[in-house]
Amino acid sequence: MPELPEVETVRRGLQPFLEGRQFERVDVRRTGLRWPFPERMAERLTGARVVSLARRSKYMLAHLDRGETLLIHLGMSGRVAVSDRVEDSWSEVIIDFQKHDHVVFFVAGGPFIAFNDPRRFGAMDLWPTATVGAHPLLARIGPEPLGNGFSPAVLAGALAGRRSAVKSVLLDQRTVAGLGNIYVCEALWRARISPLVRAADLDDKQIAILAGEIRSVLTDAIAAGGSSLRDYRQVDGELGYFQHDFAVYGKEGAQCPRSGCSGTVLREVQGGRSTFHCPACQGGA
DNA sequence: CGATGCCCCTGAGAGC
DNA sequence: TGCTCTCAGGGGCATC
Repeated sequence: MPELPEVETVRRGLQPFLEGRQFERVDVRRTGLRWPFPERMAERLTGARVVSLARRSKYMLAHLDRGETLLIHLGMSGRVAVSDRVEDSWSEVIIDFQKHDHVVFFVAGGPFIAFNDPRRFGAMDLWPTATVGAHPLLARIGPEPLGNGFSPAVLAGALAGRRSAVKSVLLDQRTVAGLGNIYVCEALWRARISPLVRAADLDDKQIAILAGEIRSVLTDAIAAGGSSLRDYRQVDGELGYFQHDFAVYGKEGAQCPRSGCSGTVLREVQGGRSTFHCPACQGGA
């Protein structure tokens, strides 16, 4: 579900409720999601204060005052909701949990925050803050596309020698952090590059355009609060609205929205996942 | 090493 | 109404 813009929107929504605040109580309602939760997770979180809430790729990182960082990944269907209800103390309060609420964080003097994930592809872990970048799930991830470490030259280096289709290479998190199926399709459309072309066959000019369009589509999507297709909501329950600005994703059979282009959006399968593109203005393989 | 499927899981929607 | 089938914002892992 959530790609970089959705995770960033959730992070921004949670930040005022978490930073500087303490977990008074944490209910861990199953033993794990994609993987088992870390040992004694509830105990290690209870009483901890969140120093800052950061993001790396599609992971949220809650840096705690105990030298540990809580990693949260939303998987495909993960959602985070902040309660309307606020209590001075949550210790005795009985909550009406929703189906698939797996972990619920109760903020001292604040709301509770429920992590809900029907498909359970999400994940949480605790790791020493000092070495969190070396966490096995983070260590091999590529540069943040909205950060200073990303540029046409960096992208060119990551694409060089890759014989797979550029669509597949961009989905590989080692190339660029945080892209998923939607924003890869949209960035390639904006850059007028076919998803089917080999990554290594792009020239420097195309790569420079692609790098810029990756940044622009992510920036636009964050400004719109992300894309809501099925599960995704902002933390206050509001929908994102970038799905209304999709050019090609989910638009099979529609006319290409590019001005002057009369092509039709095609869907095809690459690596087991749907790819949407306009062969008229993006070209073929 | 790189590329390709499989698989984890629930739910929504289409078709019969 | 209810069954069966397909598909879904991810990504690790086995296999070739």
